Amino acid sequence: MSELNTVNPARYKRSRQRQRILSLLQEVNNHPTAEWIYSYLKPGLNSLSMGTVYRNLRILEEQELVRRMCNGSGVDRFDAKMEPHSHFICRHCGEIEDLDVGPLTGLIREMEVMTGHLIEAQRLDFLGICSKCRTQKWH
Amino acid sequence: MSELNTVNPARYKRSRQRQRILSLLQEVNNHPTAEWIYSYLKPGLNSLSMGTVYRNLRILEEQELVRRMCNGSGVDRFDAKMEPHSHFICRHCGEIEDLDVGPLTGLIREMEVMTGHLIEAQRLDFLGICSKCRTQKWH
DNA sequence: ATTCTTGCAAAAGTTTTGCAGGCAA
DNA sequence: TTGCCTGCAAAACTTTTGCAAGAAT
Repeated sequence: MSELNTVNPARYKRSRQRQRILSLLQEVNNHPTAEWIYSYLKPGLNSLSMGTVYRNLRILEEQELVRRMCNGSGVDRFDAKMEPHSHFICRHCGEIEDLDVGPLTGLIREMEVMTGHLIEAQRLDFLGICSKCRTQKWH
Repeated sequence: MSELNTVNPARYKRSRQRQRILSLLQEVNNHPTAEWIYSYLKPGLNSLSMGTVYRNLRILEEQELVRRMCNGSGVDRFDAKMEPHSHFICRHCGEIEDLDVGPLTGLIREMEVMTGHLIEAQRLDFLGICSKCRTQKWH
C-alpha cells in the first residue's frame, strides 16, 4: 500500500515538502486550491514557497497520486481521492462534495462501440443547490 | 426560435461583435477558445479586440446562450450547443467530440434523495484515446 | 438623450520557470 | 558526487477592467 502512496523513487527523490503536500491532500476532503495548501503548510514548513507547491502538484498529478479539478473560477483544485467518484458542486455556496458513483460501465461500453474511441476515464459533476443552501430563503 | 438565439433586448443592445461571436459559436463544433474566436473573426471585423471577445462571452454565458468548458490546460473553451450532451476528450490529440448522452435521470434522482441536494445540471466527460490516434503506433 | 458597447492599454490573478544554493541518495 | 529539489523573483499567460469615444435605441 505504501508503494502506491509515493512517487516513483527511480525518478524522484523524497522531499519533505512533497510528502507534506501529499499527506495533506490525502487527509482532507475539501478539494483545496494551491493557495490553501500553501497557507496550511507554511506555518510548519517555514521556507515553503508557492513555486514548490505548484511544482509538486504537477509531479503528483503526473504520478497519478493527485487529480486536478478545474471549475469555472480560474483556480484549480486538487484531490487525492483516486477511486472513481463524482462531485456535487453547489452553485450558491461553492461547496464541493464527493458522491460515490462508480464507473458508468454500461454507458462507457456503448459509447466505445458507437465511436471507436478507447474510454479510459470519466468525469462526472452534478451542479445545483446543496441541502444547506436550500433551507435558506434565497432559494 | 430567433428569440432563443438572442440576448435579452431589455438588458443588452444588439452589437455586431456579439452577433458574430454567437453565430460563429453556433456554426462550429470545435469548442473554440477565446483566442481562436478572436483570430477567426478579426479579418472581417478589423477593430475587434480580445477584451470585447471576453466581455461578450461572459454575457452570452450569463444569458445561457453559451457554455464555458474548463479543461486542465488553463484556457477556457466555449460551446453554443445547449442541449444536454457529453464530451469525449482525446488525451493524445486533444480533440473534443460531442456525445449525445441525455441527462442521467435515474442517477440524478437517486443522488437527490440520498443527499437532499437539488441537482440542476450535470457535466459528463469521457477521457481516452480517439479512434484516429488508436490506429497510430504510439498507442 | 440615454445607455450600452467598443478598443485600447493597463491591471489583476494564477501558474510557470531560471537560477544559484541545498539536500537526498 | 550526482542529480533532484527548493526558495526567490521574474516572467508568462489568460482574463478582467477603467476610460473615453462610438453605436444603438
